[in-house]
Amino acid sequence: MSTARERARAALTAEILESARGQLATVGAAALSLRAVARDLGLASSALYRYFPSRDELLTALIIEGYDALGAAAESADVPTAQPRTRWHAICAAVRAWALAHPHEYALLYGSPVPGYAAPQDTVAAAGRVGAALGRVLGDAARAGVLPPAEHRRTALVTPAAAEVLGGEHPALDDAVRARALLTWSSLYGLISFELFGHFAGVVADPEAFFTEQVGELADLLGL
Amino acid sequence: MSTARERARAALTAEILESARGQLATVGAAALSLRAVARDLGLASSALYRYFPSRDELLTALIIEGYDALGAAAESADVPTAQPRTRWHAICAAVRAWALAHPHEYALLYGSPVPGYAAPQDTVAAAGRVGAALGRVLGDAARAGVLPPAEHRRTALVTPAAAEVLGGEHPALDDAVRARALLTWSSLYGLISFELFGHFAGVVADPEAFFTEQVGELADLLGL
DNA sequence: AGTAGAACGAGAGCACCGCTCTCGTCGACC
DNA sequence: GGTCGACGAGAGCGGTGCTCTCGTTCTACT
Repeated sequence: MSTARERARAALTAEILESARGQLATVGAAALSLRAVARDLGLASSALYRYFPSRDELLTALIIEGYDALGAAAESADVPTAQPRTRWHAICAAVRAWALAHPHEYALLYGSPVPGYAAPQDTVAAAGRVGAALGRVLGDAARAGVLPPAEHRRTALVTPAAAEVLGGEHPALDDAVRARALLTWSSLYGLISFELFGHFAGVVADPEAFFTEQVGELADLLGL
Repeated sequence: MSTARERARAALTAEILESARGQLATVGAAALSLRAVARDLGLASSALYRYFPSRDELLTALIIEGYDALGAAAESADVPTAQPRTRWHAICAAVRAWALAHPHEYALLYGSPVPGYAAPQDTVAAAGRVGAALGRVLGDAARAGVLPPAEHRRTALVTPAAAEVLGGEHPALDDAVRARALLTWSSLYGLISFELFGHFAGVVADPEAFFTEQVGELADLLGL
C-alpha cells in the first residue's frame, strides 16, 4: 500500500509535469522556466528540486512523454487488418497531425538537441515506439507477399537490432529494403519538419495535399 | 568615401559576428551569450546594443551567414558540366559534410526555430541559395533530356515562384516533378538531421555509406 | 573655425533565470 | 514516543537580456 506522503509525491510530480507541459506548449522548450512552473503551482522554486534534480531532467521527462504520445497517436491510427499502403498513409498522416497539433513538443523531440544535453537511454526506448509502427507495416507487408523480392546486398547498413524492429526476418526483407524504410521514415520527418519550421513557406501551395502526395511517393519507393 | 567612424563600426560589427560565430560553434545557439561576446571583445555588454538591437538580431545575422556558407559549399561542390546524377551526389555530399563540420550552425538553420522568433525576410532569401543549386541540376537535366516525360497533373502543389527556381519552364518539368524535387530536398534534410541529431544512433551501421546509398535512391526517385 | 548634435562605450540597475544551502516542520517507521 | 528523513520556504549566488544615464569623441553644418 502507499503512504500519504507517497501519494502526495506522485500527485505533485504529475502536477509539475502537467504545468510544464502546458508551458512547453505555449512558450516552447527554450523558454520553459522552472520558476514559472513553481509560480503556477504556488510553490517555491527550490521545492521543485525535490522532484526533478534539474531543468534538463524535467525536459527529459517531457521528451519521453512526447515520444509516448506520438507513438500512441501512430499506433491508434494504424489498422493492422488494412492494406500496408493505406496503413502507411494513415500512420504518416497521424504523425503529421500530431506534429501540427503539438509543434513545440515535436520540435523538442526532433528539432535541434538542447545545448549540452545528451539524450539519456530512457528516451531512445520511447523514441523507438514510433519507428516500430512503420516496422510492423513493413513486416506484415513482407509476410503478405506484397513486397518485391529482395536482392540481398552484402554490406549491412542497418544494425541487427534495428533490423529486428524493421520487419524481422523474412526472405523479402534484406538490408536494402530496411535501409529504404529508414530513408522513408527520415523523409517523413524531413517533410513534416520543413512544413512545421516554415521552410516550405511560399514554396508549397497546399501543404496538406502536398504531404499526402509525397507520402504516396514514399510508399512507392518502399514498395508498399 | 568612408569616415573613420564608419570603418570602425564596420570592423567592430565584423568582430562581434566573428566572436559570436566562434561561440555558436562551441556552445550552440541556445547558450550564445551577448555578455560573453562582450567579454571576449573587452567591451561592456551594453555597447553591443549599438550594433545589434537584440540577441535575436545577432542570431539572425548568424543565420544568414550560415545559409550563405552552406549555399557556397553546395555551389562549389557542383560541377555544371558533369552528369546530373553525379552533380546531385556531389551537392548532397557537400551539404552533409558542411553539416557535420558545423553542427551547431546547421541546427540553427534547420533545427527547431528559436522561441518566439519569426524568421525575417532576409533569411529566406539566403535560404533559397541552397535549394537553387538543386534546382539548377534539375533544370539542366530537363534541358539535356535525361528526365522522363512529365504527365502534367492539374492541381498545382508548387508555387509559381518556387517553380521558377526549380528548373524553370520546360516540357519535361511539371508540377509533379518539381514536387518530387522538394521531396528529395526535404528528404536530404531528414537524412542529415537524423544522423546529426542522433536518431540513427544504434540503427545505422555506417552513416557515410548509408547516406550515399540513400542519396542514390533519391536520385532514382527524381529520375536523374 | 566653431559649434550643435549624433554616435559611442562604460557603468549601474532591473527583472529574470537555474541552482544551492539552510532552517523549521511534519510525517513515517522502529 | 522518539528519531530521522522528506518536505517546502526563504535567502542568496552568479548568470542572463536589456534599459537608462552620463561623459566623451567624432562628424557635419554654419
